Amino acid sequence: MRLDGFPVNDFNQRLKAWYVLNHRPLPWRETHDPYKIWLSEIILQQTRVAQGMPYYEKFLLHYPTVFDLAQADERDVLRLWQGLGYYSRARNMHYTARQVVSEFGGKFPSSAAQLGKLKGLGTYTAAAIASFAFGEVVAAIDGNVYRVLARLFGIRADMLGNEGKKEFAALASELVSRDDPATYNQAMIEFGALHCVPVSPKCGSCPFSDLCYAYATGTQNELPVKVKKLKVKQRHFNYFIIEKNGLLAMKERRARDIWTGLYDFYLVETAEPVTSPDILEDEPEVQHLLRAGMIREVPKTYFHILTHQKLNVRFWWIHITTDADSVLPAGLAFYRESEIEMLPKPILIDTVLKEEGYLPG
DNA sequence: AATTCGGGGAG
DNA sequence: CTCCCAGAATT
Repeated sequence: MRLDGFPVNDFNQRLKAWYVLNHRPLPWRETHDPYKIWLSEIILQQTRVAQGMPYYEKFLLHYPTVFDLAQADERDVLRLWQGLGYYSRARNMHYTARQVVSEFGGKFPSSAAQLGKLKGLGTYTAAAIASFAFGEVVAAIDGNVYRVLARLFGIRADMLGNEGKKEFAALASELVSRDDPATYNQAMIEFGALHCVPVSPKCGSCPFSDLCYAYATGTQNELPVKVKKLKVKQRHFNYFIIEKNGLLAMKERRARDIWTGLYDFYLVETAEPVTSPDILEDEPEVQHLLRAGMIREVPKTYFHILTHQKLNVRFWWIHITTDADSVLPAGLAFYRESEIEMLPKPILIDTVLKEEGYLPG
């Protein structure tokens, strides 16, 4: 066991001392309300504090309690989440709010084991809420903690693999403070976020440099070990913004694809980039619409980067000028500007509507 | 075990 | 440009 000879109590004391002096005063740290802590943890998954903070404030303002969130429409929850990404977090959070209200009378379960059964709560988030809100002695291991542990103890197992996770979990479970697990977890996370950072960690002023494997061996930049196997797909989106009397035709995305639950326009995806709307030859409804109006190409090509995809996106704006009833392709419906403002949209769609002057910037 | 889910900021 | 962020669900 790697902990043989490691001064656990001494480490915990130093960690706490560092935390008291250096931690950021974040709002979700000043409460034991599991709802607020849960909200913050979902928002902060794969998200920097600076980016998540305004969303945390917004959500608490609109939905002060789990009952308010449970009563909301998913669409409105997604609209508030707009721009934060990983939208399944918002959909799962909404689902879980309803479950907490209907099954638990609005009270969150108090153990990590029970919390982990809720949608959107994995091992980390369940442990975090259990320790922060209920004081359970359980280690919460996020990306920051993986990094701190890997360097401190020289763990070379892949932190993203199953084997590695078990090793980190076993170690952390012996390290977590029995007296104050909440502060221990907050401190480990904060230490990773502020001090033991991915690039150029501040080893010169580190309170644990005498205990640290990476510092002793000069392997700070090799740890933690992350096996990255990321293949990025190139996709070509051709959007047709169908406008009639100031209304735009939009559609909710419900495929197993990016942006589930958000609204976009009539979309034709192609394997290669296209420079003219001739791709619509096989789309009878759109051909009909085209004959009933004028088409204008939005001059810009948009490049939208996601984690696993690079989107090459073009827009064509179709103005329907005839009075005849326009038959839209399946799923599309016309919305007026005030409605579109309130629909959850991918940041790309929102950007285009603002750049084109349809929505106020 | 591998893949897929966003968007933004730092260097 | 690359890396990665208070990860989780799905297959």
